[in-house]
Amino acid sequence: MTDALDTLEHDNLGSTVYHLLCNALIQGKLKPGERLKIRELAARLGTSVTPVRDAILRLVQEQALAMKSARDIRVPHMTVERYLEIRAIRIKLEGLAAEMAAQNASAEQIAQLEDLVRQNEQAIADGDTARGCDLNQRFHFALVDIAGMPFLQGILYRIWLQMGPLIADVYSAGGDDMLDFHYPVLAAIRVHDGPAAARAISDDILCGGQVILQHLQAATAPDA
Amino acid sequence: MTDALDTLEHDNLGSTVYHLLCNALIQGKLKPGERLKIRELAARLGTSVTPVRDAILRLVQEQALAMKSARDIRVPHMTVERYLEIRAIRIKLEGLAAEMAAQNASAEQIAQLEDLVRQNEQAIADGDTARGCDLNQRFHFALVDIAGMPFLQGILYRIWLQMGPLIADVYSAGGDDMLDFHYPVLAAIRVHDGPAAARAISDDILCGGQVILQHLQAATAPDA
DNA sequence: ATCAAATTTATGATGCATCATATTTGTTGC
DNA sequence: GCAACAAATATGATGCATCATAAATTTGAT
Repeated sequence: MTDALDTLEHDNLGSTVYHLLCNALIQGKLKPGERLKIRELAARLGTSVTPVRDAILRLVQEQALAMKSARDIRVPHMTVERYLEIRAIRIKLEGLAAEMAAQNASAEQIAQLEDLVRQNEQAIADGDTARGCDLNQRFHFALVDIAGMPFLQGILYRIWLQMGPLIADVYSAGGDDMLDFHYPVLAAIRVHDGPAAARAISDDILCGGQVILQHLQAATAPDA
Repeated sequence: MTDALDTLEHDNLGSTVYHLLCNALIQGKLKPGERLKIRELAARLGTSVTPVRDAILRLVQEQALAMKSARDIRVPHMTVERYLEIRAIRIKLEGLAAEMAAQNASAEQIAQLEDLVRQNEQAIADGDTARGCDLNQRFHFALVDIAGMPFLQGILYRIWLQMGPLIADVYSAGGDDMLDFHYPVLAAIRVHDGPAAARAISDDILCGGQVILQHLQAATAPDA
């Protein structure tokens, strides 16, 4: 998943740090509001500030980090408006990915998707929420991968970068029902029904994200 | 248009150089295949290499520039596959933007769109292809702006960054009929018909881009 | 004259020193 | 004790020196 963006990208230290921070964000290891300091990170990683600065500036550019003032770099808080906008974009783009995936999927690729769902069932049975979250995300990325749209993959990767801290925040307490909506997606792909796959992904994003939206609204309203 | 990305972005020299290069790309001042050198640019702009490096690395990340090898930074060539993928994405995203724009547009905003179209007519009458290209692009961005989706705006800006060098290349010789498809868009927005606006934008992207696709296929096939 | 090895040059990567400034802390006068 | 000013500190921005290496050029042997 990490190599979604650097398919042909020259690998320098800055890129390494960038992907490190990406993973940290996606896996929710960085909490919303948390502050990052270039020198501190550089010391922690054993590099100079230059590569860390490279990485952080990149993340700021794609709004995965926010630079409130010149010295204040933080993991941004998600707002309801922003979430709704991202949701609308995801429905369009992941719908496109699902549609193309349904058209293209080989038997082997379908088997891989089934395997992801099976592992996810196991994770839920084990009560391993973190693993469930990770597998949920992997399912979504597997679709783009099967769709064979590398540019789209990059866009979606950056979008998920925004949602990482939020999702980890929300699903740390319950929310194991997000797997349910993957079954219709899988069914549509098995019969190569593109439009049905797109509709199913849309349902997944809308219904599965309901918990997140409620959490956001709850956190926003009684604030202050 | 330049501020599409830096709404809340801290402005440092690197960002300035970045936007400079963005404009150069979008306006087709950098040709596909052209090589960029950090030191040379730094000298030309009168800065040190650091901000230029910042800017170039950002552009490489979003694939607006390509780093073939460690010292070989170039404006990438568009391929047919890539163009088709981007076209599919644009139809979804600009369709969404047009739909929301149709819902939201105030009378004043509609007047602004009409003004853009009028200026475009004038540019065509004057035979000013460059200005026509610019106004075409501004129309598309005005839609996203009216839609009120800042995140989407960023994504689309980066997509247009990819198309800049190509479009300038193609439209330097003819191709003035791209305005025709803006009238149905405008008509749909006037009556706040979202789905019709989305369909009209889809037509615009498909038909208006036909010339580009032909140019690409012609350039690819008898290559070698 | 040709080709290969060696040397030079070009260029991005990295580290780091310095600067400017925002933030914090401490001091002093009321 | 509190407030306002001042010193100290923290931190990102910028410039630049140096390194590693790929590309280009020269040189010399055959």
